[in-house]
Amino acid sequence: MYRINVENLNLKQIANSGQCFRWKEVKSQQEDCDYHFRVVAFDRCLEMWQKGTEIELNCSKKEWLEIWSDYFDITTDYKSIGEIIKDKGDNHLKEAYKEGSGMRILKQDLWETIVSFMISQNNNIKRISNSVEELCRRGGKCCKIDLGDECDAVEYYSFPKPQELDLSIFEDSSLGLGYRAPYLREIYEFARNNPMWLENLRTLNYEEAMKALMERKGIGVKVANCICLFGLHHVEAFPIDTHVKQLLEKYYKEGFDFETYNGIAGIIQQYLFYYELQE
DNA sequence: AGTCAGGCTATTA
DNA sequence: TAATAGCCTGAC
Repeated sequence: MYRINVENLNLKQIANSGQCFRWKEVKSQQEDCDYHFRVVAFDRCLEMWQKGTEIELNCSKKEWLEIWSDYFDITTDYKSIGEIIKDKGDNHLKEAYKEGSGMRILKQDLWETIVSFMISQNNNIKRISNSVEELCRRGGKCCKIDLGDECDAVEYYSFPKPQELDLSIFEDSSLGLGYRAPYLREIYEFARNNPMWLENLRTLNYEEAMKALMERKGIGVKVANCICLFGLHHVEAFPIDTHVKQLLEKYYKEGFDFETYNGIAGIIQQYLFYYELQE
């Protein structure tokens, strides 16, 4: 067990921000707890209990420092971004920030992010999560963790890497991928045959990464932006999905002030997106 | 029944 | 270059 206390970190806001598909809220037995989530990432499973700004984690200090602190983007100063919003932001964004100041851009596994957001196109959260979970169940490694005497052991599946997946699973329709299945099959095959492609992606800047990603079938502007933002941590990326498109038309008819948020537009987008979905 | 859901590809004009 | 049909599928 390890305990952290950081500002601008709210598990519920992150879980409902659309950037992650393998977070699950757990019905907590503990009364003294606001939220309890379980996430599978990096071939691991992490339990998190939040009460106020205190978060308890079922990992060691070492594991927090080596894996999860980076995942939670602990080095980015979200408080100062909040100051920029309070200082120069429009009223709508200020309201959004009030509701979602615990938002963070997770630094998720690149491969998982690519595949997940390819599945997300023209799709809804429930179906996306189901498809991702089924893909992991059928293609990932099975692991068990023991949470202690009072709980049953938790079983979870890792996200299948390019070289460990049997591509024939894309042939039937059991993953619910629909017309996306061929795209997924192709990118799995491509990544397997070009192992340096992923590694090289990490070295590219935002524009270069967008270009490289969109060369793949099934990745357009929106999906590429999501991958840049959530998998490569290019926080200048500003994905425009149907919700963001609608909110831009609703609140920013005269145009959105990208200039002020140059370099951090993706973080701003998350505040707006989350707020829009809370309405 | 039609529409929509965190879009993309391929085809038109 | 810009606009649009068609696409898997399940929920509402």
